[in-house]
Amino acid sequence: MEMFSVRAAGVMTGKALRPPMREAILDAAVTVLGQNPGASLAEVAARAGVGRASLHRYFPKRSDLIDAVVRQCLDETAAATEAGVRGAGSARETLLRTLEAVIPLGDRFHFLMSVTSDAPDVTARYQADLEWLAQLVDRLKEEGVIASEAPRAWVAANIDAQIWIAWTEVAAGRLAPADAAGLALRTLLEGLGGR
Amino acid sequence: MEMFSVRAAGVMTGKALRPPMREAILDAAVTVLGQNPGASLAEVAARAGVGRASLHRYFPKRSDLIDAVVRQCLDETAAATEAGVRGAGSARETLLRTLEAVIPLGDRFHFLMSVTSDAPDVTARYQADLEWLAQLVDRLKEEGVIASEAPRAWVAANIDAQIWIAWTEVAAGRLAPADAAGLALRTLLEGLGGR
DNA sequence: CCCATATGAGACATTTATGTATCATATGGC
DNA sequence: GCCATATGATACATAAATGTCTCATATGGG
Repeated sequence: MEMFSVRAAGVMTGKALRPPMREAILDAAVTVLGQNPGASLAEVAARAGVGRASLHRYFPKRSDLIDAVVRQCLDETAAATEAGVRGAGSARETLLRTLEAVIPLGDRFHFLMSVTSDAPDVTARYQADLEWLAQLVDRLKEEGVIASEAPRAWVAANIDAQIWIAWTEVAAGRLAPADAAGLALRTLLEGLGGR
Repeated sequence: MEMFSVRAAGVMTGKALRPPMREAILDAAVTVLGQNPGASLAEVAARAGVGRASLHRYFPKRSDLIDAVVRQCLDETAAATEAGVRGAGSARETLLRTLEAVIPLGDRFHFLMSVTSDAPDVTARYQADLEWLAQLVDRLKEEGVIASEAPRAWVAANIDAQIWIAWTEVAAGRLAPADAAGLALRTLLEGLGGR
């Protein structure tokens, strides 16, 4: 969970090694508000190991914090996807790389689904992400990877669902992280039928 | 949405034709709290067309309302499943009938996923439902409908996901209700692969 | 028609979360 | 060692939701 928290912290100084406070608060918010969107700011501050007053210095209003977390989750998801997809040839490979990149960010994903932000730039980016996914679906159909009769929204919803399920199973310790994306892709394309 | 709201109301009297107030409050709570678990009781009362004080007469505390809604959702889901499954022969048929029965109750399903109750009887029933589903999965594997290698939790999560997706698509008007269960079953067993 | 009951409206106290301000202290750079 | 800055703790004001109570009224049964 804290795997990526210390990135770029104390790199030159060799000292504190603690992520800047703002980062700590955002990390805590993803976890706490992801599990319970109605949690109080006191809970977030406590989880971050920070005074409630300090939290208000960085995020004067609750909505400021929410918006910042949403933006960061979108950033992280976009960055991971972009990096993972780079150089992918086929649409099928793009899908697999996307699954590999996004499944470990499941808590971000969860947060984005359970919280709503009405900041205009946020909704615009949501739209852009949906559009990107829709185009990927179209490419998958052109390649014959996805049945052309499958409704676009149905396919997109199933991709999201596989991401969610895979992360849940990994987080619960019932699935090895290395197996997650492959299993998700197989389930998506071939289903769970036997024989 | 209000399809089932008037059941058993005014059957003998032929008068009011309005469901008892308690029912109206529970219906409103499913909708309002399902969309926003943090909604105020004033919003629930308003949606139910009822005074806030009256709501408190039926449900003295917020948690009482939550628990009652959860119980009703569990009741409705269980009743629909039971009725739908009755007489089903194969496990595959049981699964299809379950999907047909539960998908229209998607808002109940949604509520159960977005709200937590710590009432002991509720958690016990959750466990029982999970157990029932797990046994169905085992039967499906015995019949060869589901691949025997598929992890039980993975299969169960996918069944839940198909219910959720199907209801969402039906509610959004992108899928005909009559097609929902079939498409969900097909996706679950055969996936979305082309060619 | 009369009465018991249920309801809605409003007032009220209490609680909880939020947002602001102040002050003492620690920390890190100089 | 000194100082600027950031932080934590605390107090405070405000807002919102919750839960309780009272009272007027409507409704339905007798």
